[in-house]
Amino acid sequence: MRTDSRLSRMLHVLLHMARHDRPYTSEQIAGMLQTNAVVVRRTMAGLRAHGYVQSVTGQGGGWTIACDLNKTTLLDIHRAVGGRHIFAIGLDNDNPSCAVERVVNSAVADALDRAERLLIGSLGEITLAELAEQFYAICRAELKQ
Amino acid sequence: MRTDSRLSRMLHVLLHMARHDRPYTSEQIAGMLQTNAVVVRRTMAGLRAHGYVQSVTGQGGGWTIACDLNKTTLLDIHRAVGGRHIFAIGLDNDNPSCAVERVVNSAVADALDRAERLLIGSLGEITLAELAEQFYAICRAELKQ
DNA sequence: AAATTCGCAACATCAAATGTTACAAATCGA
DNA sequence: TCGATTTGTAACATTTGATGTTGCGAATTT
Repeated sequence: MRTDSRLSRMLHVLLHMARHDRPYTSEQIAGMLQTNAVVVRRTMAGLRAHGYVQSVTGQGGGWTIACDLNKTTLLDIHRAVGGRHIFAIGLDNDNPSCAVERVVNSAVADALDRAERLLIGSLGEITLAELAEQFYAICRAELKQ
Repeated sequence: MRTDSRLSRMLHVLLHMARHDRPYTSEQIAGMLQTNAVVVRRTMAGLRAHGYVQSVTGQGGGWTIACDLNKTTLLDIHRAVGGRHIFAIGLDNDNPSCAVERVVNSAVADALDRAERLLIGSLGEITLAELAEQFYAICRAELKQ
């Protein structure tokens, strides 16, 4: 399949929403992401189901952020968008009858598991607030020039 | 796309070849992997290009292992099969004009890079000889029962 | 009532691995 | 040399899950 960019996309949107006091429509968000409003609704439905954003229908409606930036991590967003596959690499057969294959699977799965735990750990340590602060730091640096 | 199982498959084949003094035909290997002989030839062509295996055409031909098990790591095989994408997850846009998106990309890419380095490091530390030894250890344990 | 906006189903597209078919080329044995 | 075996390779089909698209109903505001 294509590479799953839902995490990056949603983080991008959430940081914009954090600096905006009115709702963004799906069309506006689709413009930010250079995609389609239906893709936005579909992906953000996962965030809404976990309470990270809210949506309102009708005129003047749209999407607003609904979570504490200090308590929401990149891992929370990753899980909310439903990303199942982290790796493009995998085992050939999860329950091999061949003992050679079981040894191979065990070694490869072990390496993959360690990398996955590191990635999950990294994502779990970064909050939306920290990303927002990085953005403000860049803005302040550019103002000084 | 589907998950890339070329590394696991080739490791499986290499360990079988290491215990076999005659060539395996692509058909025999396809039988081990429950796939098609053309898939086998295509994938193993990468290993051959790096000198890890040899192939001989014609009657009595087939594939033989041609590397030092003690010097060949899982990383060598991973690279030989041409696996480019390690992650199913990625950035939405590699060169964003939006400063918010650049902050997001930097954080996500950083987490992915660290996990990738750990995985590459793990694969580079395991030799084919070590996998073969794990297999023999299992065989010895089963004989004792 | 009209315009706006989300919700959602249904289907199309994309990308890369995997699967399949067909045939040429090389090698071995009789 | 002939025939069987086996690899080499091109061309095309299939699979899988994210992404893209169209259409229309439902909710909300004015």
